Amino acid sequence: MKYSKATDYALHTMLFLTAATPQKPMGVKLLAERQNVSPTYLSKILTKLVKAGMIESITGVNGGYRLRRNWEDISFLDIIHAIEGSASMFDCSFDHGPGCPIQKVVLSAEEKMEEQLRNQKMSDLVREVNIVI
Amino acid sequence: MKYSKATDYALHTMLFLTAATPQKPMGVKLLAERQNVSPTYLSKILTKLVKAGMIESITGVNGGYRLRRNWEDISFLDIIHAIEGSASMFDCSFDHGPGCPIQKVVLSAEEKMEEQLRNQKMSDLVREVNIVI
DNA sequence: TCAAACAAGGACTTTACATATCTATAATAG
DNA sequence: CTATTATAGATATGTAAAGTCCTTGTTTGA
Repeated sequence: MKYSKATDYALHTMLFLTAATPQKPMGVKLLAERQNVSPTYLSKILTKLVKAGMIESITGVNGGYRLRRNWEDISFLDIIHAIEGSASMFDCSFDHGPGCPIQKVVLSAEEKMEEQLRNQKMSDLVREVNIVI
Repeated sequence: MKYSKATDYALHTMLFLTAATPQKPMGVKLLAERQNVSPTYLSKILTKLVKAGMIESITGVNGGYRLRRNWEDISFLDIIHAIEGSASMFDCSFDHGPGCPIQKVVLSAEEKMEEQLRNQKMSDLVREVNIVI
């Protein structure tokens, strides 16, 4: 039960982009070097963030990735859902009447976690912490 | 990011054992049939619960698995940890100074979830719900 | 106008782990 | 002694994550 490395990369990339907040887009090559991951793999991950509307990509020379206007509202949950999907962590594979009681318990716990992740914006983190990247 | 099927089986087996609370142990064959899983595989899972001290096994004819004395205190978190391990869901694989701010956020969210799972005892669930197994 | 710099995406390989299965061993009741 | 039961090692299978390679298309600036 672990978040994937892709989620790790996505969160860190968003941290970099948010901490930088430049008009000039950052290329995937630079972002990949910082995280010690291959550029092609990272680009696949970032494309998911683009499709989720969190960042935008600029093709061509001096292109790269850049935050969109709504960047201050992006939460941890947004990023995690964009990469991991938003399905529940638990599926009862057994059939006992109307609704599995175990499922209900796990779901309520999951919601507590999501609530925390929804309330934590990446921009707050950048403000709070004296980021050492 | 999903709990494994093994966790599903473990939780349901504990539900069955708790709902039954018999002196007579239940064999793995019966427990496996109810969940439509192979007995040998389920036995490997249940051995983990034995080693975690949640249930005990009785070898030989009329043997099987049975709750231990502390059964009323067993929480969802106990069971999940016995199967999944208790490592964090997130490991920052990047090195930025003392402590990753992302890690901290995810950990705090994880703790909220664990708090819920720790407070929910399997025995409470059996009492609350009119179990239809 | 052309070459270099960039992202997107399809196809593929590799790796890792979950999910089993098979078989042998050991214990116990009757 | 035999049937029944758990334990455990070895091995197979399946599946998803992680990563690579190559092609295509777009844009800038020389």
